[in-house]
Amino acid sequence: MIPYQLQGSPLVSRRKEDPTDGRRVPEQGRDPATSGHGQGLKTEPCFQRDPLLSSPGTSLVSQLLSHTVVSRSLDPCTLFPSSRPVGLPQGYELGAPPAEGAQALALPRTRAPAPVPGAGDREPLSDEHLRAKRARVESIIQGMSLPPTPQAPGTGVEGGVGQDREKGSEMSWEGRRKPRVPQPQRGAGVAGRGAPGRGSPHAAGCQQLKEQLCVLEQQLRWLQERFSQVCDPGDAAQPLGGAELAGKAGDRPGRDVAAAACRPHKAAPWGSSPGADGPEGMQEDEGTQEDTGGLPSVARVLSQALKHELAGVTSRVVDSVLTSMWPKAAGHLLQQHPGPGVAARGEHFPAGKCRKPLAKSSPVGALGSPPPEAASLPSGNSLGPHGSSFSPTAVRNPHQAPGVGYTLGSAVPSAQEGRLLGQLLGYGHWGSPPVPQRCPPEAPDPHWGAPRLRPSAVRQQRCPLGPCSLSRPPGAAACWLSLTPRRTQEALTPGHLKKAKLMFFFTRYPSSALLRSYFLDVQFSRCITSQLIKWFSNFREFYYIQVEKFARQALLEGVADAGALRVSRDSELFRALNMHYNKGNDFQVPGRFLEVASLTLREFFSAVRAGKDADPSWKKPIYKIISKLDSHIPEVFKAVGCSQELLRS
DNA sequence: GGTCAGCCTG
DNA sequence: CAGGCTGACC
Repeated sequence: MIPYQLQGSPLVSRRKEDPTDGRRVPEQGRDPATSGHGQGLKTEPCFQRDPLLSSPGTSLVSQLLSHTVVSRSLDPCTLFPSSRPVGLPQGYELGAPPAEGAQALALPRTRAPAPVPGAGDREPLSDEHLRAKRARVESIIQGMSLPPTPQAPGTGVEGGVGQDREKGSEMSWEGRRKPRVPQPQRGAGVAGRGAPGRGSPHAAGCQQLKEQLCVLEQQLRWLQERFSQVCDPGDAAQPLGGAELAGKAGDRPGRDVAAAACRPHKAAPWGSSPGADGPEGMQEDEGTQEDTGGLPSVARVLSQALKHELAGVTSRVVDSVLTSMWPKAAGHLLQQHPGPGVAARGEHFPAGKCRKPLAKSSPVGALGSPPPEAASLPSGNSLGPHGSSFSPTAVRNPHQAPGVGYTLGSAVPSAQEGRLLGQLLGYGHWGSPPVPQRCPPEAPDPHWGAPRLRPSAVRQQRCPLGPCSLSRPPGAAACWLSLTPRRTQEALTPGHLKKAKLMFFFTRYPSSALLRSYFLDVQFSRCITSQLIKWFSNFREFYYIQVEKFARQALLEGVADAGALRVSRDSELFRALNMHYNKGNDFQVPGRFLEVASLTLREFFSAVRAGKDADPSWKKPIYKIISKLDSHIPEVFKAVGCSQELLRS
């Protein structure tokens, strides 16, 4: 093929005469969330509910009362026939439900709404009466689940119950997400009470969990006994107790959690394991509660209520243990687990590419000057289409000193770790620990901490749209400003550029939302987004110029059938494109891109042949077609550290 | 007016 | 590749 000469090309000869050329073409293919007004900049997707937090957010009272059968079954007067507040013993071993709890129990007397008409009217199941009863029961149960504020030392569990309760009704995942943020102190207080040994963190965590569950079990047992005592056996026969209640209450969310949490304690003397298994478990409860001589229905309700609370507490305990241990666990993961999307790597990256997302990820110390061995590493020799690209044994570059290069020095790995953690936990962008990389305890020396960027890379950091820091949250302003001269986490690096180029093989018109989701190690701002978009705009520009060039060349060569035009890996066009986007040829260009390029080539060919290039906006239809051919970008591109890793190739 | 895509230039 | 510029869109 003879390289097509640009002389005479409309692209060259026609300047500023077709201002509408191609305008807004890709609109249809763009993400509506990002087209215009930068909506994507303001919304942060990727919030995901933490699967580990299975505790339902609704309060047990509302759940209880949501079942009419339950409410009908609960007769506070039966529970407390003496109408006297039932205090709880102060000497409770785990920090007794104190006077506050007793007061809460007394609340029903004053809070009960809708005084029953005709005081003393004990007509069973009258609506007003039932409402009063419901109110009382509600208050009673609330009181039972109130946190014993004067907590006994080391009983963080109750606190957890209280927190759950006070948040439970209105709070969604977000309120409960906080504890998930690693909180060493809290973790030590709640989950670390068992003085974990030097063994594995998991073992220690399990032990702590066991201890916490034992504590909860004791609490539940005690509460069960108290209820057995206060309930009048004479009123035991409630018409709507039993099976109906069981069927309803057993469906509540959280039951499974409670059941799971309590299974190890089936020996509990106060009944079968709370929440024994499935709906039938309620029947089992009924049977065992005969031993207590209490009210089966009331006991069941209480049992369910307590189970629910236990579920919440269990979730929190598990949460605490995991969050307190997770950093190390995540560290292990980093060494043993390639990270998200690794399975997809083999297709496109040769061995050693884009692996080991974070831990030691290094810094862009070698920015712009990749070591010789790194440069020769891929060279397209290992483009095995399905070979495993993740090579844990790959030799690392000894020249890449950890901690050198990225501005924030040692803070970088932890930040990336946090991001991976965020990914693992499904937090998404904002869920990752946000601050450390911006405000490291010890700010590195700006001189050695400054990134070694090529001049072009340095230029990239300039924000054409003004000071990027304007988009900073106010709280971080001071810290942000102090780090501004040496921030690199918020700047795109050559590694990011290379990554973007490779991504271009999959998407020509990425939305800003997509970019955000694939550049997780970048602190996005208006500036960064614009820069990335600009990159892809430049990529497109080059792409279309190349394709048009070869289309015209084919026309000059006398190609008659557009269908005969095909872009293969041997074609000059592919070489040109590959040289631009995949210079090191260390990436297996997806076949889909060849198809897209072929189609683009044919479209240009046909358009030129038809003389459509006389129209100033003759490319517009082509852009429109191509904009719809974006394909999904492999998850591997989301891997943290991928950008840095790509730099080495 | 803000944002973005595309064109053009250096 | 970045920046300026323009037009289109919201």
